[in-house]
Amino acid sequence: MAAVQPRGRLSPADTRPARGPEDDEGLIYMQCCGQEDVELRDSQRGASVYLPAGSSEGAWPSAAPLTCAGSSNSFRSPESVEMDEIMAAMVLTSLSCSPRVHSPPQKDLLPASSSSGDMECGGGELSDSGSSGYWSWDHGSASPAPSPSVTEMDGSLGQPPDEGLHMELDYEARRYKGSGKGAYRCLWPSCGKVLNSRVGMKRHIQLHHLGGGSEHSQREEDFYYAEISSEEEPAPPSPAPTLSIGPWASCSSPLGASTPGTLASASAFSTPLSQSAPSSVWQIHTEHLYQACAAPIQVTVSSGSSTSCCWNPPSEAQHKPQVLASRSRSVSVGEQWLQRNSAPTRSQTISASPSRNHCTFRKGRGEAKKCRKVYGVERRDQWCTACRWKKACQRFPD
DNA sequence: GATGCCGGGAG
DNA sequence: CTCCCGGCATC
Repeated sequence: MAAVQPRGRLSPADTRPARGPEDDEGLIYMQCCGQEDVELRDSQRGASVYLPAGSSEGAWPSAAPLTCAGSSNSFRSPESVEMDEIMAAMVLTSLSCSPRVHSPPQKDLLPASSSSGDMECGGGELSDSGSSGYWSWDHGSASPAPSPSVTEMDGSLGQPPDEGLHMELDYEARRYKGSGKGAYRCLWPSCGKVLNSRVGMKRHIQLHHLGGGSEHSQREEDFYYAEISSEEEPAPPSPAPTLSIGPWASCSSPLGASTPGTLASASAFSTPLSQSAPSSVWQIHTEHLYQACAAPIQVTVSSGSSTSCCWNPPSEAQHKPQVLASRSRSVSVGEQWLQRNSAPTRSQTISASPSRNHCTFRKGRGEAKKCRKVYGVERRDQWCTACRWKKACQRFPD
């Protein structure tokens, strides 16, 4: 299992240094161009049909690929210039088609928000996009998370404009797979870079997506890439719901979800996440056993039916009594995970305090006798630890 | 009022 | 991390 430790609470200190609004734009620009240039030359030296421009690295600052192509034109053959133009057009098209592609630069360029700390890429950026749930998990923050995934590109899926990107990603993935090495794919939106070393991938994420700051924990980087196993198919274009998408899709939706396509895209990008995310869930399960006895079971079973109430906006929740009735720990755990990993989101899109308003349910008192009842207050030392700490009873779970 | 436990603080 | 408790929801 990947050593993904999803529990790190992201405090404001983890926030990437807010970049200045405009002046820094130039900076990113240039960095990107330089890099782009290198990539271009590399790839053109090696393979003749590699589709480089703006797909792996360049897709994020919106105009970077175009400019890059232009800036280095003088050194290229007419074919490559033409190729660049084609690619530039494709990238432009894809940029205009996929709202979230704009998110990273947006996030980077935004000054630190006063409302919620403007932290995690996951939540923040995706909320910013204003079109869909963050992921994440991101993820937003969460999250973050989680986090944005490459499926969005693979899939925006099925749309012609993204085909080029898709092909390139697959090509890269296949290239690494073919070489018999493990491959790691960057899940950052519109990146999708594939590297064959974990370290390299982490470095890539840190440098290019996390702002290069050393203050980011390794855990955080772990969230932005996924290992491409040898039998793994390249992310399928059709966002068919999988067993594992339940909590991710459902929890992510609320954060931005008001458009019809939201659920689809949420499940779309949750697919690759599910490669790493479930392990996180299990870890939560083991580490917070006393809080999450039922969590993993429900997590893995929920296949799209309304099992989770987490993402239902309050107004919607009242129309789903059965959901409320079945509220359970698993929801809280997923929520906790989200809050810790991706959560601090921009709250404009939803209510002022998402954690409190739409996700926090107090479990009704169960029938099970708890330690307090069984042993009484006078024998408190015989209570389970959780009861002693005024947490959910571990010994007599509901 | 008693109980269960979330959220958060202290160390 | 462990340990504890304020405060809230529920009974």
